[in-house]
Amino acid sequence: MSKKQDIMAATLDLIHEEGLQAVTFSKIFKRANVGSGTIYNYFANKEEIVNAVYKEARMHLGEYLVQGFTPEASLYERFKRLQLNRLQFGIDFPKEFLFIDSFSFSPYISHELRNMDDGDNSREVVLSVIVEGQKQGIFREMESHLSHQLIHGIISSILKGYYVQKYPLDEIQIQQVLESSWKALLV
Amino acid sequence: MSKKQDIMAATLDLIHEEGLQAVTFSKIFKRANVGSGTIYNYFANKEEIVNAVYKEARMHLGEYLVQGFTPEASLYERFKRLQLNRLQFGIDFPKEFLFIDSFSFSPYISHELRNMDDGDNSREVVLSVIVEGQKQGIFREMESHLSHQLIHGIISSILKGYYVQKYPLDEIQIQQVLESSWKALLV
Amino acid sequence: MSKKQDIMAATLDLIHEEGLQAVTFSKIFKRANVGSGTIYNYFANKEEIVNAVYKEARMHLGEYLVQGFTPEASLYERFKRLQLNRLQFGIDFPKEFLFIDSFSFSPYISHELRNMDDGDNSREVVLSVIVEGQKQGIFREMESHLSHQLIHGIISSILKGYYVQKYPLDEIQIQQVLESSWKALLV
Amino acid sequence: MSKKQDIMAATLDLIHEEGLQAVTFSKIFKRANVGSGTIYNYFANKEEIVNAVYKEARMHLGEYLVQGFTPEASLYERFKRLQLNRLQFGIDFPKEFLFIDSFSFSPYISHELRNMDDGDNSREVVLSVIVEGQKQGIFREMESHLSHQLIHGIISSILKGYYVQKYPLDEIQIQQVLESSWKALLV
DNA sequence: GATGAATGAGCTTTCATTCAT
DNA sequence: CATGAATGAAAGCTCATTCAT
Repeated sequence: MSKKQDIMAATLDLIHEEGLQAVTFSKIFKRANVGSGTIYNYFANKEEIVNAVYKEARMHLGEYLVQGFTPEASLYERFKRLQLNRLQFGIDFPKEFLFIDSFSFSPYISHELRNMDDGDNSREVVLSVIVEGQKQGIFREMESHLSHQLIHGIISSILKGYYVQKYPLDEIQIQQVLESSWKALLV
Repeated sequence: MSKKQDIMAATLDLIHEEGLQAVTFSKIFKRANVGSGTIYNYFANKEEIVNAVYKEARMHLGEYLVQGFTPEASLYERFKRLQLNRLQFGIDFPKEFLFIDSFSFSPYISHELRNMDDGDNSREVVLSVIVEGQKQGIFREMESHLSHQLIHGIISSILKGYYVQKYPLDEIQIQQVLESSWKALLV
Repeated sequence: MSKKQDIMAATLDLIHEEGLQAVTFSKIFKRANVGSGTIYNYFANKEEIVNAVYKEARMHLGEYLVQGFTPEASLYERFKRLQLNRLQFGIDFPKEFLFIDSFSFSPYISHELRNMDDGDNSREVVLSVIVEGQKQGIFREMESHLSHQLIHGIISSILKGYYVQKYPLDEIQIQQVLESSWKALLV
Repeated sequence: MSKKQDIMAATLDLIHEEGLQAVTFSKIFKRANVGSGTIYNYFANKEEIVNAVYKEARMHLGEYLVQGFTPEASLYERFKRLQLNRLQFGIDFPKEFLFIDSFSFSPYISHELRNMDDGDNSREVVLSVIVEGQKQGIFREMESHLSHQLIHGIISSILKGYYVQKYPLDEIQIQQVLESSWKALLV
């Protein structure tokens, strides 16, 4: 792994463990096993590192969200695939997920970055499924961003409860969550 | 207002505007209009201030959640009251709400504080409504904490989208959100 | 005891326990059980307190040194009386003694205060004994201040060893020390 | 000279000039011509600097004390050599000497450090000379630490008087002092 | 006189950043 | 490229001093 990758990985780890406000350069380069000067070969300052980590995490999430998504599948199948992918990403990559979640509404992340297109155009995919469901009279008529935010919020919230071990997230709970989020949109 | 209140209010404002990592003592006592030493008459260090602000916000939320809640009302009425109160709190007190939301899963907040009882026993009230609905066969059988987290997450997420002006939150959207969160729990 | 006495006693205690550099006003008025403002009714600043404590200790020592001194006694008796008094003062008032010893050569004590006349003119008494002994051919001819410093130093040093419990100071050791200091001056 | 040495030298100078309680980091790094952060590359806090300076001074003294000491010389010669070395050290290195003297009985210096072995085993050398003299019936029977403290105290005290210019310390006075300290131990 | 909350100058300490190696 | 000793601006914090009560 390159030094740059080492630095970014160390940064993500530290943010996860101690929170951004506690992450110092000193901690980063100790954890990453690089000299203090080395960081400046790759990043001009701390904000740049955090933004780069954020960008990478968003790319990763974007790719993950549309995995196994087939436009030919039924609306229900496509909806559940998207929700499952998001949930599975959170289960498999808790550090990335929490980091994205916390910083998406933080003043620390630049505006452009917050509104970046995911690696794949996953947001559009989700929105189009919602709009299609509404057109078919299956989903209630609502501002599509409201619907999007709603089902996204269910997944986020469930994951956070899982992270602090309020409950397990096995196959059965996962199906319940997916089903609930589907129901939440129905007319 | 007492100096202590001034300090806590200034801290909450600054966290909201710039994020915790950007809040310095210098900014706090300038904003609060107190001498630098004054802070140490009330708080031993920055962490103590933040914890105190968190505690106060949680108390405020706790009281707010059970406002107008009448055990005699129908399950539907009681459910909607609780969800509406949470949503309304977020609309009326965005700084408090966002602060609680961000820090509830942050390493910065001590474990005991995270699990503190709200001023009122609001959490138990919500859980009991969920359990009652399940007993009556209205709500799907699920781990009650999962259900709780789910409907809580819907409100949080909707509020965050509202804060960044993805959509308005007028009477009509509010009713849609409440309805969706009710649907999400149905069998 | 008056507030002023309380403050001075607390200061001496604290200097003895922690050293001057660790003594703060806060510690002084907590120990003395007075309000922080009260100190300023008696002393303009910390240096004044320390100087006052020093002065008082020197007065105390001065009185003690000439106790039981009778000009009619033999040279040997008078010499031993003076040396014994100094030693006994150190044994009975370790805090005062150590404080005087440390600060007599410290930049903290003002020059006039260092050279103050003791309450009684004890220094002159000691010097006159030395000069008399030299005139009688009993003591070696030496600069009298050198002799004075020499026998004073023996007592100081012995006391410091005693304070850190290198050895006991009972009647037998005391007599040995007095005898040694007498011998040190002989021709 | 290394930065570390610069810092320690500046600290010793400042303690000598103004006393420990007046020594601030700001003064140290101005005097030592280093950046404020540099100090923390070598010492965790001020106490560590002072302890390091103390240790170094003690090592220096320890080496100095046994210079030119030859076990084959007569008891008298050996005794005078040790006393002369101590006196000469004080004359040549007044800052080191005074610092050691003040702090050897101060609460600021850690217990282990106070009882450290000097660079050379100078303390044992002095004690063995004392014990040998007592065995030969030349020195009076006394607790050896008492004797040690006594002759050590003579030198210290004489030096302090010299530092404040009570008297000169030329060859003649030096011989008188050495002779006196020898006499002080005789039967 | 006595008090102690409030103050801010000045201290200690941290940490992002530089630069010679 | 990689390093880490050195830096100093800015942060956290202490504490002598003031002043309204």
